[in-house]
Amino acid sequence: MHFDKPITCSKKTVTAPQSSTELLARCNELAGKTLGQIAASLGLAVPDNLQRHKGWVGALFEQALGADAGSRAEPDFIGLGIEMKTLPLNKSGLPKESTYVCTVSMQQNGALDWHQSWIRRKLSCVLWVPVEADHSIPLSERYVGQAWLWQPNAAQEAQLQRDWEELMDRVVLGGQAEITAKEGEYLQIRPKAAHGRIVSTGISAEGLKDKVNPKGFYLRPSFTRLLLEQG
DNA sequence: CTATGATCATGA
DNA sequence: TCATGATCATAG
Repeated sequence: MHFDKPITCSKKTVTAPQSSTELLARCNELAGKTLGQIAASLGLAVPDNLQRHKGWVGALFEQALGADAGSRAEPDFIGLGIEMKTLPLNKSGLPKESTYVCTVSMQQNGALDWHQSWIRRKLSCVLWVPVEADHSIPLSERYVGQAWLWQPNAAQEAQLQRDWEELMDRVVLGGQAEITAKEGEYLQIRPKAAHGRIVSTGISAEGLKDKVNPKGFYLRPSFTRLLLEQG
């Protein structure tokens, strides 16, 4: 008789990168691989589809690259101040979906300062990881592209600031419930909740008021497309 | 509920 | 076809 070696899939852990150079080097190794290959190297199973695993690709890369923020309200790579976003690409190689940035802050009665805003911080340094997302390609066979580090240039930040200030003005004046995704050139506000019955505290013209469906800031595909062409 | 990670599903 | 509005999973 002998004892079999453990057959449990050992989940591998990746330590946090110590520099942006190290992080980009890891991205270079992932570029050209499939999601299935990356998952296998980590001992992870690939779901049949993303219908009930919508954040799976993002979580896969957090683990593969050694993101250390967990679910904390911090950039994915805390020490480096870098936020990571996967960028789903359609059949034509262009961004397929909008990119969620953060929740629209409730109870912001005071001064609205873009330079102190949460969204500006989150977008100050982003690692974009392009991934095939055409649903005709099985999830495990989708290829990863070359990731790149982005910091908004003056023009890009000015555009984002304009959108943000216009939208936040309305939020603070009590118009959050009426804001639709049609507003904003590059930044938009859309529902962000488990379902439509979720409510949180919003702002009325007089002050605080509840019963509003939570909303979040998203970057339109037209914006991330520009970054893709630039990067 | 709020934060993290996003994609789904349907109407225009 | 594509954007808007709706929804899914998980941690704390």
